[in-house]
Amino acid sequence: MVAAQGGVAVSTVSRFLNGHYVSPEVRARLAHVIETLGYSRSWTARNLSLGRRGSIGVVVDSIEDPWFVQVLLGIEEELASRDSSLMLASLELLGRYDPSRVFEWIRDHRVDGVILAKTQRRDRAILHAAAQARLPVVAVAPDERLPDVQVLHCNNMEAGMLIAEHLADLGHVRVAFAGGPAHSIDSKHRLRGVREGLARRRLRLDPALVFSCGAWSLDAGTAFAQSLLGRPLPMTAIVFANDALALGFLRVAHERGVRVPQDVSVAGFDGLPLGALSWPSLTTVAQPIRDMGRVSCRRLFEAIVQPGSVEQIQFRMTLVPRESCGPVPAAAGTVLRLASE
Amino acid sequence: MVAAQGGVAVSTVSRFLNGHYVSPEVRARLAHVIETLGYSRSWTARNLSLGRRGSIGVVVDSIEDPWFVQVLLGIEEELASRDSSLMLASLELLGRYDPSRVFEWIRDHRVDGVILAKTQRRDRAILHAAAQARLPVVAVAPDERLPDVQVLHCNNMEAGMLIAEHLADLGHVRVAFAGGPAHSIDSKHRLRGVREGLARRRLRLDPALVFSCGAWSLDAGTAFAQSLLGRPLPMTAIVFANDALALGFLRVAHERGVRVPQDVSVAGFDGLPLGALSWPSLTTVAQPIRDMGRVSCRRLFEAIVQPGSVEQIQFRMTLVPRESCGPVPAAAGTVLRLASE
DNA sequence: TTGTATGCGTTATCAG
DNA sequence: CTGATAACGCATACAA
Repeated sequence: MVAAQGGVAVSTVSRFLNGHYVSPEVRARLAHVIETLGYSRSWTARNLSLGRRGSIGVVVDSIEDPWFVQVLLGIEEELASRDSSLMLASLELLGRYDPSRVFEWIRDHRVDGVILAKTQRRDRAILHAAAQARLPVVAVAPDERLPDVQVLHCNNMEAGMLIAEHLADLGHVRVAFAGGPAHSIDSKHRLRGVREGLARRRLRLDPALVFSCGAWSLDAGTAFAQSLLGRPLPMTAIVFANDALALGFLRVAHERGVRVPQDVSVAGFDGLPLGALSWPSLTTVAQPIRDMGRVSCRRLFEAIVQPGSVEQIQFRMTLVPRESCGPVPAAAGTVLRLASE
Repeated sequence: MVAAQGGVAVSTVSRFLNGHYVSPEVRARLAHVIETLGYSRSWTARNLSLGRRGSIGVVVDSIEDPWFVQVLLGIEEELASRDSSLMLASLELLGRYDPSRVFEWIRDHRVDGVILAKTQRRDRAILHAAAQARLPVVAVAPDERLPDVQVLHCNNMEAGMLIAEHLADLGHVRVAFAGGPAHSIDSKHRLRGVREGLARRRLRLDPALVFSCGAWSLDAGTAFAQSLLGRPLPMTAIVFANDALALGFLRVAHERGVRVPQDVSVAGFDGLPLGALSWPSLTTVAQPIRDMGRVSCRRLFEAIVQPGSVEQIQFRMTLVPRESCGPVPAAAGTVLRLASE
């Protein structure tokens, strides 16, 4: 260590750097020497010695999805107060799924821990590899059951109920649900919540009004809209399994001259910032995504320090009423209202 | 090295791992031992020995800005084929500017090089620190002059001309320009381009139609729109200094019942994917953002291997005509047309 | 309080 | 072709 030329031993310098005790005079001298030499200690060597990597890995599907951006933001905030860096890896890069980079991280012990956002079935191999390498993992909003892993998720059932009750209170009786991927648990839970919420208002979710978009993407929403908006609408409100789908629907509605919410009310889930910017702005049930990012990071560090502590943390979603949901259209509304009474 | 228990020396194992020559029999044996022991070499130690960090730093203003997301995507693509990781740092995290993390990177030699996206004046200290630490830097689309630094930028002048000519060809005569931050060079160049483009079509950019939004953000666009849309519009087309501003304007236009492009045509710059999703979809002059990300990464590695090679790379922007620009409204168009002839 | 010695896991340089 | 051995730059027991 170059700074040892300040007249003392390496270990003393090390102690100085780490805030351990050194005599005031030596401290002053070292401070001066370090300043003069423009010295800075090696992050790499330090980590090697400490037996850690000094960075955590964050795995997302695609950073193009605003949902992941929010998670990332939360993680970065939490990381700001910690002596560790953020390594990023996208699973979907050039249109196809490629987890190889993550496997490299795990194999080479390149990170101290991993945060997995929105894990799906296809990511099982990653989970497996991490477990085998005894690498701490925390999963944020996984769309599947995950025992043996630290998990943060939202109460999607409750969220479904919130939006259903909101729509019912606006007078809607014929409410539709447009789901995400067929196998998605989140989508199922949200649907169940909607059904339950309507039931609480003594309304029934007509099975004929339960659709599927087959995916979570905005494109899937537009495709669904195109198939639906040709004929007269059999519903006065439609709940999409997430915001992206709803936004896709809005896009097509504009093209076709279908007015939202006058002709049909539209709602989503997630609470993406984008929803506040669309026209009309999107009514949604928001996840505290950023908080989840923050907490996931905090939990990961706890797991790194003390492995083995697995717990499930649940977050609540909150209704965010905006412009895309309005009172049921007078005509249809009245008729149906009477019919259901 | 544990695998040395396979009967050979440490150095042999190292050679094996790095693909250097080892006898076939030893190779087979080692492969077996490594498999059995579940061995994997330490990334940290490797980097320590090689005298490198094994990761590059990417500095963005905020990952919430879709522009940075595209750059990041490009970088990630390029990185996929390289043995290095991506460290991310946002300059604006909780509403305020905080470059401390980047300074840590530089001070602690935590990265092999840095990619700076959209550098501004306020980032000068970062540039300075990096230069002093002899850390390779490449700047992507900096909004200022940057000698002595590897720079990638777009021809904003030409871009302005492209959109101006497009609008002129649609019959627009009274074209307005709404700029970004007052000190922005990019904004100035785009304005100049628009002026020049109109001139080529024998049209004049009325100084009274040159506005400023004061910032690059979507919010600035909405604020500007609110101040403008109260009275009759003095223009038939308006060019915003970037897509975000234009999208903010569209939002307010919807609220006020101003039809785009029937009442006024709207255009932006950058080519954010978001622009294709809005209603109406946004006509814009697109930067090859993703390519720029890719190239910036490639150049950074070249600079790491062989420092000192500074060059300026220029990219061309391309016109992307979409729905937000249409022919000039019949009435106004005819009158003004005649008037200008 | 400070110095000494050892280890962290690799790579690179030499001999053999 | 392969085996020792010296770095790499730091942390930490232990000794002084």
